[in-house]
Amino acid sequence: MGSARKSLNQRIRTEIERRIGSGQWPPGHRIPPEHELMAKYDCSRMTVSKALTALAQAGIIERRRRLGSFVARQHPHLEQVALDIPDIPQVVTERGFSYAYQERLRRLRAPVPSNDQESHFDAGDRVLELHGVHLADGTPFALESRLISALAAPEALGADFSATAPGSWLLEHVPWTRAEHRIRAVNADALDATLLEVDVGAACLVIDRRTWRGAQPVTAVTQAFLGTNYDLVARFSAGSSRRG
Amino acid sequence: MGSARKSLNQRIRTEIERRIGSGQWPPGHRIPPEHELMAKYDCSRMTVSKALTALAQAGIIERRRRLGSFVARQHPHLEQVALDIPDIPQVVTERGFSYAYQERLRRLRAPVPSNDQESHFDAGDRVLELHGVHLADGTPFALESRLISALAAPEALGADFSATAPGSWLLEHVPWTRAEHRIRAVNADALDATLLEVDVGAACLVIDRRTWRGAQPVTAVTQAFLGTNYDLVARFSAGSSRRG
DNA sequence: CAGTGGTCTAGACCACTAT
DNA sequence: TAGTGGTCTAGACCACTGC
Repeated sequence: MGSARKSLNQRIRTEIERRIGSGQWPPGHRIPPEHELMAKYDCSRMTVSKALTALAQAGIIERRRRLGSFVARQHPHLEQVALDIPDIPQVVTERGFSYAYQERLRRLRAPVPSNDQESHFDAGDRVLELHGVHLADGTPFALESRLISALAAPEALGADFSATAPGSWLLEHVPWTRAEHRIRAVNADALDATLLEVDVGAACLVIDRRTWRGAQPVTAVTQAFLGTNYDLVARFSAGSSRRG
Repeated sequence: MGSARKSLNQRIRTEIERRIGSGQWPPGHRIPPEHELMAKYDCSRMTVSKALTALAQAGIIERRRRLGSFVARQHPHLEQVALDIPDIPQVVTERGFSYAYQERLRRLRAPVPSNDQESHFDAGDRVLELHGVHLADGTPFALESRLISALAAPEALGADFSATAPGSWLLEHVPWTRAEHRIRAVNADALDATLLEVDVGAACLVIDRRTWRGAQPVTAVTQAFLGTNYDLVARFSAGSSRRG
C-alpha cells in the first residue's frame, strides 16, 4: 500500500503492526524498549512513545513498567468488534428502493418504570410513544416502536415524521452521547406477522436501542427485521481501529 | 466518580467531554485553541495537544488547521458501536454452568469456492471441518460448524477439542488480525431443533465469523444460539472508547 | 499574511516493580 | 537498586488555509 506520506510515529507503529500481523512477533513477544527504538529510528523518545502508546490503546500491545512492552496475548478485539447499526432509510435507499415511514400510533404518556425498555426514563418525564412501519417500495421492511423523552426532545411532540423518520429526526435534533444495544432473535407474533406481511413464527432480528445525552435519557426503540431481509455486519481490522 | 488520580491531559480531556456531553458545547461549537487551553491549565502545548488529539481520534471533535477544533457535528459512532462477540465457554462458565464441547463431526476436505462461508479459503488449501455442540450443564447451549485452514493451522488437524473448544484453541495458537461477522435470525430446521432440543421453527440468533491472519484465511464458523437463550450486547459511550 | 494544528526535539522527574 | 514506562516542559519548524 501507500508509503512515505506518513509521520515518523505512524511509520514506527505500522512497522510494528506488520511484524505482529505476519507472526514474526507472536503474542507475548517482547518489543524493543523505547531507547532501542529511539536509536533504530534516530528520533526522540516522545516519538517512539507516541507510536507505542497508540498501539497500547488499540490493544495490540501491552506495556508494563520495568518489564517492557509485549505483543498482546489476548486480542481484546476478540470480543469487541465494530458493529454497524443500520439507519433504516439509508439502508432501504442504498438497496435501490423508495423509502417511506408509515406512522401507526402516536401518543404522549407516562413512562412505565417496570418495563425494561423504559425504566431509564425519569418518573416525572413524559414519553412520546411512536409505532410505525418502515417501507421499501411500499413493502414492509422493518417494524419500529419508539419512546422519546419529552424532556430531552420537546420539539418532537409536534414533529411530522412522514418526511423524516423519527430516528433520523432525532439524530439531527438531539444527538446522543451514550447508547446501549441488545440484539435478539424472536419468532414473529400475530401482530408482527401481519404488519411485516410474513407468516406467524418467522424468525426476526430485533434490535433494542436506548440512548442518552449526557445523563438525560433520550430515546428507547425496538426495531424488528425479517430474518431473511436483513443481516447485521461487524468487522475488525487491527491497525485501522478508526478513521479507516 | 473518581477524581484527582488522573494525568493533566486526561483531566483536560474529561472536562471537554463533560461540556460536550452536557450540551454546553453543542455540535459545531468551537473549542478554545491550544494556546488558550495552555494558559487556562497552565501547561505546555504538548499536554493540550495530547488531550485534543485523543478526542479527535475518538471522533468527538474535529480539528482543522487555521480554523480550529470543533465539536463533531456527526457522531461517527452513530452507526458504529462496540459489539461483544461471545466466547461461548466463558459465557457458559460465567452463568454458573459447567461447560463442555461435544464433537459431532471431524473431517479434512477441500474448500468449496461456491460456498459463501468458505470462498475466502485458498483453492489449494485443505480445511478441517468440525461440527459440534456447546453444552451448559449437559444441555445444548449453541451449535457450531467450523472450518479451519490447514495452511494456517496445521497443528489443528491432530488437536483434541474435548478439553478446549476449537474457538478457544485457535485463539491461543493462531491469533487473527482481521475478522468479519454477520448476525442473522433464522428458524431452526429439523436438525438444529434436534440438536438444540427445541421445537422446529424456534428463532435462533446466528453469528457467522470469518478470520484472517494477515492475508491468510484462518477460520470460518457459524454459531447458532436459541433466541431465548442469548442476546448480543453492544454499547457506545463517548469518551471511554476503550480501556473503560 | 497570520493563525491554527501536526509533528518533533532533548531533555527532565516520577512511579512502578523485578531482582 | 536499576530498568522501564508515564508524563511533562519549553521550545522549534512546517503545512495548511481563510483572509
